[in-house]
Amino acid sequence: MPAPDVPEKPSLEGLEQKWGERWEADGTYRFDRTKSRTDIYSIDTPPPTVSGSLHVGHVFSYTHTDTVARYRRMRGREVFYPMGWDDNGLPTERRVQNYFGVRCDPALPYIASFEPPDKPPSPPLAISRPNFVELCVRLTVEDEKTFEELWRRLGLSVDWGMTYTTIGPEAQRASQLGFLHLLASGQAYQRVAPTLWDVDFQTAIAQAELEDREVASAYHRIRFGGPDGSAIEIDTTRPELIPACVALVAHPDDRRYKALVGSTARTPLFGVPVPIVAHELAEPDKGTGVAMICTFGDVTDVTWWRELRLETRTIVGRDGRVQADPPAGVERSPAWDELTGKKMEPARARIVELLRESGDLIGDPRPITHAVKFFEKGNKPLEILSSRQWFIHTLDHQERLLERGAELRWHPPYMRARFESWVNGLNTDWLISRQRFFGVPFPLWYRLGDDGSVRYDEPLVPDESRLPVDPSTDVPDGFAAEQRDQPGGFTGEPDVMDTWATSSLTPQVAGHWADDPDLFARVFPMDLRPQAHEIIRTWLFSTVVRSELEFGSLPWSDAAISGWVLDPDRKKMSKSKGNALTPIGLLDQHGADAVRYWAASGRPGVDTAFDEGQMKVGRRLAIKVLNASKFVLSRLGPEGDVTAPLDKAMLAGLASLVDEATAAFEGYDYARALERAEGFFWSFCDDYLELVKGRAYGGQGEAGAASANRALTLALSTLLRLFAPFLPFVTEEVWSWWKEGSVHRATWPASAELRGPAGNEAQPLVLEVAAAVLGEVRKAKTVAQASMRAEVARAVVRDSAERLAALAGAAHDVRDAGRIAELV
RNA sequence: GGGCGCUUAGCUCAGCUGGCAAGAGCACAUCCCUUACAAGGAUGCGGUCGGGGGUUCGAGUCCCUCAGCGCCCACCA
Repeated sequence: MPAPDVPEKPSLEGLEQKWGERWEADGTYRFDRTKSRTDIYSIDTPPPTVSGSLHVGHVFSYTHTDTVARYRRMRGREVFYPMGWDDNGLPTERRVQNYFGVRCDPALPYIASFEPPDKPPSPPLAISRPNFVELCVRLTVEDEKTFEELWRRLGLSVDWGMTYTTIGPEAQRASQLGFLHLLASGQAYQRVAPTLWDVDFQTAIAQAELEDREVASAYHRIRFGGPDGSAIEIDTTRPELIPACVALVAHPDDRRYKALVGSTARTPLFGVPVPIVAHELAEPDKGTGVAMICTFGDVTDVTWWRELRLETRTIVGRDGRVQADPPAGVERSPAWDELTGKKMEPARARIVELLRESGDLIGDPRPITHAVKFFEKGNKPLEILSSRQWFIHTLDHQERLLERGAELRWHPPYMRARFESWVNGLNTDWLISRQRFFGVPFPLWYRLGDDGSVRYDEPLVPDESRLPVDPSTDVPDGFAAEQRDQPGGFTGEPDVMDTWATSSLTPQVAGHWADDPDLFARVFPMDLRPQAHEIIRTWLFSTVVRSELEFGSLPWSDAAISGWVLDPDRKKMSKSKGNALTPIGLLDQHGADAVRYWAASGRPGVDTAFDEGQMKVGRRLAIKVLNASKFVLSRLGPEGDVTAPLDKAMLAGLASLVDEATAAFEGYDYARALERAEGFFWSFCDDYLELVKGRAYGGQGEAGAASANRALTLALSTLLRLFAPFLPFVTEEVWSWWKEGSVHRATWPASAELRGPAGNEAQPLVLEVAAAVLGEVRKAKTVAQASMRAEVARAVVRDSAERLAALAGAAHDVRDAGRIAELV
């Protein structure tokens, strides 16, 4: 072995750049695709949303995954660890609209030479979908560069040659191919049905994107006209929907209203006759016990409408305003004219005035706070509108999905409950179509009848070899471009798939399912899905659904769920809250290894407080690694057999540590592995290094020094490898002083390497007692306010016979370390 | 309303199958320039393990119950 090349004054400065460049040049983390599935460990990386910005939470969870990737790599697996960018979807769309001053009109033709104006025009310029998508790509490419720089800086061991995006051609191909398969197997279907609708984004919303928010509202007691001139009072929070009312409902057992069921009431202001019906879902305790059923005030209305076969009286348009014409059954009237064109809030305010004037409002509105459904990215309460949408069957598969959830190994295990409560709570199939632009288009056209009507029941699909296609510009087989939107011709499906319809295919996209079956077979089903807990119902669930329907298997064997980063007030840290610090600033200040140390100390699934103090501790640890390594390597003499009882004891303890850290990593508990390694390392430095120092320098002859040197290099080699997944920069630096190759491609330590030299007779007690005695000597010196170098004439140890016997094996080491002349 | 998790020193957290006379780091105090390390080292102060019951020779660890915090889910009149 060549003499170690140890710097005079080791430092952390510059290590990140130095090793970042070297790893790139050497291809240290490059994936070797010639390996077979059993030798590969594949990770389904979460693609971060590039139109946002990376915050501390990202650094936290991506570090977790990276420690696991590095561990598996050292265990000899070829790690498939690509990075993806989620550039698909609404956040990018909104940014592009503002940035370039454009809006998308899917009806417009593609212009190949299109360039956006220098300044964003007002009003925005309408452009075709392909042109719009080009602008999205142009903008996100810049974001992706910034993200990559940060990830490299943090030391993620990603293969940067395998990056994918969720809007790129491969993602489009996989999404469209997957959809065509579902269409062929009957798992995808379209239907005109009431769905939750965001009036700002003007798109349908899936159950998984809902969020309840507490909002201020009010009960309004309204008088309906009953039979024979009587009055029926109801409570409603949405009086503006009175013209959409199709029935009143009471519970069948409610004696107060039993007699009324089957008769007819009359709506106030509009005088529309509506039946009084009975249904189990009507709650006698709520309001007056009679509810107004509208088209559609809430999801219960939809249930009543469906089960009681009520009429449809739509009054709310896709833009969230009261539509121009009254629905069938409602006469145009002054009251209607007052409401038409208004958004919901003003319409409500106005109708309350009208009801007050007509005397149909009983008392004043009573303010309440109640939960209302919102699109998680939206600002207005969702409406329920009927529209044509595409769905994927999920309700039919609940049992099977629950089985898959049980089959998946969750880390931590209790996260499975979230998956199960979500699957059990499903109430609609998965709605995948969105009336948006920046997404993967459905690979569909429809035949037009001779009258120009769209034949939705006759979708035209492309041959799989044509994918990806954009039906707004591409033409279905057997048609000519001129036949677009002409009677007897065809029209393109205007909708795009929801972002989750693509994100649910990240294993297929990253693994090149649609264009590289050989690669895909080597990486799928994958080993690990790392992700955050709040997207179990979306990303994890939808990925399981797609894998089940396409392959009949789980997409991965293990799911590692990261917690959140909490600020000191215990709130989730995020950009929107304005309390997140920039990751680059933290890396500049503390260094990547230190930031990683903090991140890796957060256990799987546990929300963790943001703590710069921990980063300082991490930095101290990295510096300690440099200095302790310098000590071990700088005056390294000849190595020999491990004979000293103290050395054997240390190696035995280290062997146990290796077993423990390995077991922790096998259970995805990187935090435990780090904590144990760190604990061992500090006592190794404080006690063992001090005790062995004199002997290593030759104080007890050549054999003693040779034993010490052997033990020291074994320990250092082992500790560096144990720390490598957490502190990749400093461990690589030290490794390079005396070893060939990268520590990150070195073999994960095995306890057998240490148990051999330690021998069967190793007694951990030797180190324990020696350290305890040394500690007592230090205490005496501290109390005496003496230097640690002060000479001790005589030290007397009183302890059990067993411990005294153990001490005897290291008596000389203890005397040297404590500068004790006589040890009794 | 249902479910899951958390509650251990001032702060951030370990404590896995019950044996702990309760641990670590930070902070704090005192001391020490010691040839691996002053962006350091040594030593120390600090806790009736959220409350109340129970099981056990023994409970921070298991069971019941209550409380607080957080999250997930749930048909919003």
